[in-house]
Amino acid sequence: MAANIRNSASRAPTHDSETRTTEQQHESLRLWLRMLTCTSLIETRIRQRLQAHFATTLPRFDLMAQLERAPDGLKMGELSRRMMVTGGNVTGIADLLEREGLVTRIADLADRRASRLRLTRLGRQQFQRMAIEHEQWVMDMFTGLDLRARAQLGRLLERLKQHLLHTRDA
Amino acid sequence: MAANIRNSASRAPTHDSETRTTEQQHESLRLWLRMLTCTSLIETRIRQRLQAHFATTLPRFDLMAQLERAPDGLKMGELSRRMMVTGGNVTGIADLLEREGLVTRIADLADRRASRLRLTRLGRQQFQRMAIEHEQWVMDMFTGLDLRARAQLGRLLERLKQHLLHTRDA
DNA sequence: AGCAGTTACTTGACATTTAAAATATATAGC
DNA sequence: GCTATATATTTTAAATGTCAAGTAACTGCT
Repeated sequence: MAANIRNSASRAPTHDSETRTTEQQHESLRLWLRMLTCTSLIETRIRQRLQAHFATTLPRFDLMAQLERAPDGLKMGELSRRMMVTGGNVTGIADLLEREGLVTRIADLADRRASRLRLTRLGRQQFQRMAIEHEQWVMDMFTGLDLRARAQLGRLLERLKQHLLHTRDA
Repeated sequence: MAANIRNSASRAPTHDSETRTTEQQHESLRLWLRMLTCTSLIETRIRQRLQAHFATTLPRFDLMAQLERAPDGLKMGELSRRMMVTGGNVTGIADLLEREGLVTRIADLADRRASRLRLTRLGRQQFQRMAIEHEQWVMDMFTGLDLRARAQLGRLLERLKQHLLHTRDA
């Protein structure tokens, strides 16, 4: 890759000449791995507890959580985008939840290709029970950081997220 | 759940009486979702690029990355722990990479139950090529944060990681 | 030495996920 | 209206992942 200086002029606006590229790389790589470790640890625990306490899985919980905030339901594509997984995956999870009576597919009035997914009454009830415990778990896992540290972490992650969203995917 | 005060006396040492539990919950939940979003965005991009540029996958890359830093190879269990996946999974990925000639299994001298996995010459070559681009990708994705912000994020994540590692999994 | 319990790895069954092909419907341009 | 192209979803195949059971070898105790 070895970016040409002319082409990379728009980047690295603050600390240009001094910084060794390889150091930046290793630093960023360490940062990334640390973030991945934290995420994996938290995710694994949530997964295990959802299984142990409610005999369900994280993707199912996630899908229901998305629906819970959308009274009119969501189209499959919208769900796929929000859950950041492929469409085929959403289809599979939705099938399962539908068979268990927790969600229903509703024909979209405006677009006959699309179907909307909505929580059933049972689904809403079941989700409520899970959501309460789930929030407690998450809260406990973040008590390692005090209020100030959490606020700071939140700001940094928001900045990172915005950068990622506004950067091409190439 | 509704923790009894007597039982939870060891937790929340800093900010006890004033803080509303529900606010903490929502705050932590937002933080967690934000972190998950960042991780997913980065992971998805790396995955897609590994596929497009090198016709390989993240787990394969990850396994090879672990081995690259261990000239004497690693035992399967050690790999499993470092990659944070189950043993059976490591066996599968190792089988695949072995069939492609990128890694070899070597009998462990000290323990005849164990086998060590090591990169072959081809594997080392192939990994080197990938690693260079990979680091560049990661670096680019973190340029949204300046050096100071990255250092701060690193410290916060390290604290969080330590808390998670030193907390029981119940 | 010999036995019990533990540890290292593999195997097999099954669930989840992705990428890509297939299907059905919309939309735009003519 | 027709046709080409794009979009929404489902389907399929391969890879990845978990869990539990099986095999082999190590460790410690008597």
